[in-house]
Amino acid sequence: MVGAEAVASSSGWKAVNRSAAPLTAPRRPIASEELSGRIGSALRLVRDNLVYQRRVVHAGDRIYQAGEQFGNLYIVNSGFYKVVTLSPDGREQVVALKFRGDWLGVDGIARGEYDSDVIALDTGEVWVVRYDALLDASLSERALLTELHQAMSREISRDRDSLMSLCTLSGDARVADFLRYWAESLGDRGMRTDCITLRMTRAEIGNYLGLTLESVSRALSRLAKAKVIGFAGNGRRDVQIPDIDALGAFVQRSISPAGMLQ
Amino acid sequence: MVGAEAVASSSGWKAVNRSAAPLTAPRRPIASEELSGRIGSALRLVRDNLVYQRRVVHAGDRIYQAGEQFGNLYIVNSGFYKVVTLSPDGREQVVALKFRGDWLGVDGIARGEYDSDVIALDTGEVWVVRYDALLDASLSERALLTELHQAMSREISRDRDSLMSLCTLSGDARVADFLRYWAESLGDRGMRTDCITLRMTRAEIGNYLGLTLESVSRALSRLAKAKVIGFAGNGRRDVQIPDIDALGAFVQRSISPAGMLQ
DNA sequence: CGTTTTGTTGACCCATCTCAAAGATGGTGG
DNA sequence: CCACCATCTTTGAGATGGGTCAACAAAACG
Repeated sequence: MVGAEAVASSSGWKAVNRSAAPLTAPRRPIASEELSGRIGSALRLVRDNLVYQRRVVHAGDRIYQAGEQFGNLYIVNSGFYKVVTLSPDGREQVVALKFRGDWLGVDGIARGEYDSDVIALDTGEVWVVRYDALLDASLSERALLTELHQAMSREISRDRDSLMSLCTLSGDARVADFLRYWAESLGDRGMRTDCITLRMTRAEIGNYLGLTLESVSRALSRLAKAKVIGFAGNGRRDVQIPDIDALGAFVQRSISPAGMLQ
Repeated sequence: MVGAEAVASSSGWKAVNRSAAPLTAPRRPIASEELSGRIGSALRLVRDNLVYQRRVVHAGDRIYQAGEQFGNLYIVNSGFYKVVTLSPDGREQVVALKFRGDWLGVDGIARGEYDSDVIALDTGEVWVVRYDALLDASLSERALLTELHQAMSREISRDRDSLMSLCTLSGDARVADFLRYWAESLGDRGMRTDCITLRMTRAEIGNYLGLTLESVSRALSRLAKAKVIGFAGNGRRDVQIPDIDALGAFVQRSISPAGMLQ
């Protein structure tokens, strides 16, 4: 338990496992919390094999920024994050959503600078790891390398799924599929799925799904009318999903020719 | 030059650098051809550090298939390839196009089986590498690992660009941007960009861009009418691109409010 | 509280899809 | 070499999903 609860340094940074020189030789860190059960192996592997920093963030905080020099990878311990890219001509695009166990920053590996912004959607904590240190450590612990590769591979597959949604589904179905995926992911990581809180505005969701905010709003209304989702009393940002499969069924229905009715 | 031009084994496989036991210990291969200039470092690194097989493929051949057990990565030496995913309910989606220097198969790392099909669009050659062998070799030659990571990182960034096109551009602009990207990529790898051959049907292009084949056809007609592209005499699959920047300008014009005219 | 941001809903319009017909293209076998 | 066929491409006309504009309701915020 030595040095587990480290001193908080400036601006929301907590150094874990550092004594004098932070972020140098890979010494075994000792983190104490509840990392039990079958939580993302990424977190466990990093905790057990790497020097890392814990950084607490709040809604709106930027984890990194497009153009910034690459050097760190981040593992999400808690909180929700959006990944946003900006085209040269000013188009802004939400390209991914991240939460517990996800890696952030791999887009920076290719060119040596990040090419997206990552912004916290609520309060949370990310673990900061130096890419170099990760590579070094992976020499002695191959599982670490495997984990990174799997994470990147998963991200590629996920992006392709998004592409398929965009290309093949109607607006309503995209919203339904979005909720389905979101709930499913939460479930995979041991969180509640029957009542989820959308951390984004309709505009942000629409941006992510290639729809206008009005279309998102209408889609949600229709899903509610079809009893596929429900709205909790509190605002319209909490969505009740009594049955995830019903969302999938809705998507299917909207694909097959005779869908829509009932 | 020993064993460089290896015996062709059954069904289009050429083993490079194998003598008795193929694909085992990483022995130094000796490949003789023209790998010069600033061609994809992937090819050079693999050639110099790994045991690999060369596989010649023809239009329509499948490199690997969704569901197949993962084990190999592939580096494209020549030819063009489409990556296709199939959803459980039967939707088919072209999610990427690949050519010289690109890696194939990284989508298989996450789950231990590939989750896409890769299909050759014409005659070409891919180099087959065992993922395990690559990891082993990367212990002694870190550049190999760096190359793999950069390739995956690039793929993630590219997928995000596609997402942005899908979400923010009109149909015509998506087609223009597609041609622009295609030509630019060819240029990056030292190929001609002023007259490119589309290896896909309108239907395939449309599938990739989230458009119907009719919309693609109309978009191409309009681009030709606007003199942004031209059609070579030979069929309508050869597209002349006198000026790549003109394509970019077309995209810009279709974004800004007062676009379209002239 | 007022002020600002976010969400909902309606009416209208347009880009893209759908359906349909006809022209190219390319391959195959006689 | 040509006739034939399957596939691909182009183009038109009409239908429609989702965008746009606008008004208002509901939260969030200080």
